[in-house]
Amino acid sequence: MKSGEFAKLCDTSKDTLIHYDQIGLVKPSSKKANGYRDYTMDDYGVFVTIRALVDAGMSLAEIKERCDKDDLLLFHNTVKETQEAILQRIRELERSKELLAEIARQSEKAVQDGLEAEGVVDVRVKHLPERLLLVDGPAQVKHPGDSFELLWPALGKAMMLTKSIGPAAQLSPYGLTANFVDGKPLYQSSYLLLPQGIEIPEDALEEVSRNEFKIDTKPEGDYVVVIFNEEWPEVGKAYKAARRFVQRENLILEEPYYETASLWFLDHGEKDRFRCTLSIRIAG
Amino acid sequence: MKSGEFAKLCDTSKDTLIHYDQIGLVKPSSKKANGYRDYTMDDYGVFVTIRALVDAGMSLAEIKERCDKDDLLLFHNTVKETQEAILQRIRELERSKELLAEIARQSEKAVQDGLEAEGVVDVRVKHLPERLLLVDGPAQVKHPGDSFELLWPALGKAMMLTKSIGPAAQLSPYGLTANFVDGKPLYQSSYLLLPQGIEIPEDALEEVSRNEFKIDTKPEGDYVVVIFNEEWPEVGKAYKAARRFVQRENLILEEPYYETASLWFLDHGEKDRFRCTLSIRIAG
DNA sequence: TTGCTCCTCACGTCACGTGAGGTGGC
DNA sequence: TTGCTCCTCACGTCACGTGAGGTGGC
Repeated sequence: MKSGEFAKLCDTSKDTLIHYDQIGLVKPSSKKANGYRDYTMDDYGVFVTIRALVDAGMSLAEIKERCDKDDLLLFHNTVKETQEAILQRIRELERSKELLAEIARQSEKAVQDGLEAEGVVDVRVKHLPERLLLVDGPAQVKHPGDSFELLWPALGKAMMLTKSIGPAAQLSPYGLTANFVDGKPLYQSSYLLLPQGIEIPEDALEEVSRNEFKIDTKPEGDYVVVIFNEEWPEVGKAYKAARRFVQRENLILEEPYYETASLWFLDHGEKDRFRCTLSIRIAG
Repeated sequence: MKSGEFAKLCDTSKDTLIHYDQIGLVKPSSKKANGYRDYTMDDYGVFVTIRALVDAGMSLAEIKERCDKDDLLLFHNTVKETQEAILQRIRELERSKELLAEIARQSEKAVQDGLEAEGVVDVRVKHLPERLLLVDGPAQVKHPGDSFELLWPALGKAMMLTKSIGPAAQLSPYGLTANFVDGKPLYQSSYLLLPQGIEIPEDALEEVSRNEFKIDTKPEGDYVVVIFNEEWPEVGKAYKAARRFVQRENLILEEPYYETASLWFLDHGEKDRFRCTLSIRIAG
């Protein structure tokens, strides 16, 4: 079988086959008189085997080392070890899959919210489901525009905790709860908004309390929701927009305000951007 | 958070972080006065996102291209496409996992059979389960040592068919059925010995008959089994060993003999080696 | 002759890894 | 001072990919 044909059978490129030939990993069983590589069934078995080992993360040199020696026991042990490695890799990919699903959910929401626009993008009443919050002690910042650096240590610890909670949790948006005092927001605590419907494993719960964090609940209910996209120090506008809306509609609010950063992992490099969703529960 | 600490959180190396910084993919949010990189929660979200895209097979340049632009829709579409790619990759790895399991089974068997020894390694009676064979027409070789090249075209077709049967089937050992005529084996047909307990999907069955192959059964029962490891032309010794055993034990045999290559994908480069298992059914 | 596939050599590239030589914090 | 981690720069490496220039088969 010629190299092109064989490459198709193997779902690979001719270049790869030539490379494997050059380093002596898969040599075609014979060469034709004109110098063409002539691959056979045997070569296919070798190729398929090597690919499985490559998928398990083994280097070509190592594969050559371990399979060329005609040492059956070494080969057998190699295969045994490798199976575990491939399972590990599958688990990693499944984490990535869940991560991407969560990113897709968040970016879809951002697109729908119209977060490309600037300023106070939207104000409306929305029914929101119950959400779990991973909460630190009192917030280290008090007002919009305060040095954000004060928040990092707590959030840094929090992000370690999300690793044990689950893949999607690693992308939990962070936020601050606030009361409205003297005409402006006064922050109370910082939190990570865990993915909707997540179940927290037992060992993660233990880690949370060991690190002196706690899990709070943002209750289900009707909320006034403000979509905001501007610099952080200006976020007071969102609070004011919420209050104007409330007065017009004659609603009664139940503090705190939840100020949650949206798609924060995309805002990198755009320091003058702060996408967030402000939500506050309507009483009764 | 310093680079080493951050690298551990990200399950990666400091080198990788430095590389990502250099190409501008993940820049630490700030640098300390002494030049140390200072990573934050934001950077973690970016890193985690990028890793998921890398896992999906995207190049770093492409990721930079698609995520740096602050184009929410482009980003959202990227994530959507990527999810499919990651599922594809998981399916590939699952194929590789099954392949490795099959290799492990075969090499374990070879180790147990003592296939490292040379010549006629073992002769004994064994109860063998039913096995399916993927069979071509009449064998293109008649006697041990005949030009094996005549077999490749049929086996080449057969190996394409195994792709649709399943991952483990791709490693099916090939073999020949034989009768014993004039004191030596006479080959009848060539086959692939499909993995034990495999179910052949409907569409694979169609492909098999479209290509004028067929599925035969090697019946369950007691077999005289000879383990052989020498050059192919010498395989007649295995047949004779089987017949001697049979005469001594006063058994009656039911042809054909099944001469099945063992771990053929390891014999590459060792042309004077032919590991095989000869089995013939005991009548009654 | 055309269109296709094959070959070898040499160099490019992508995603890092690996020193070399030097600095910062307890 | 010791042991640790951090920095930049430059070069190495692994697994291919990409031409360049030429050949083989219908």
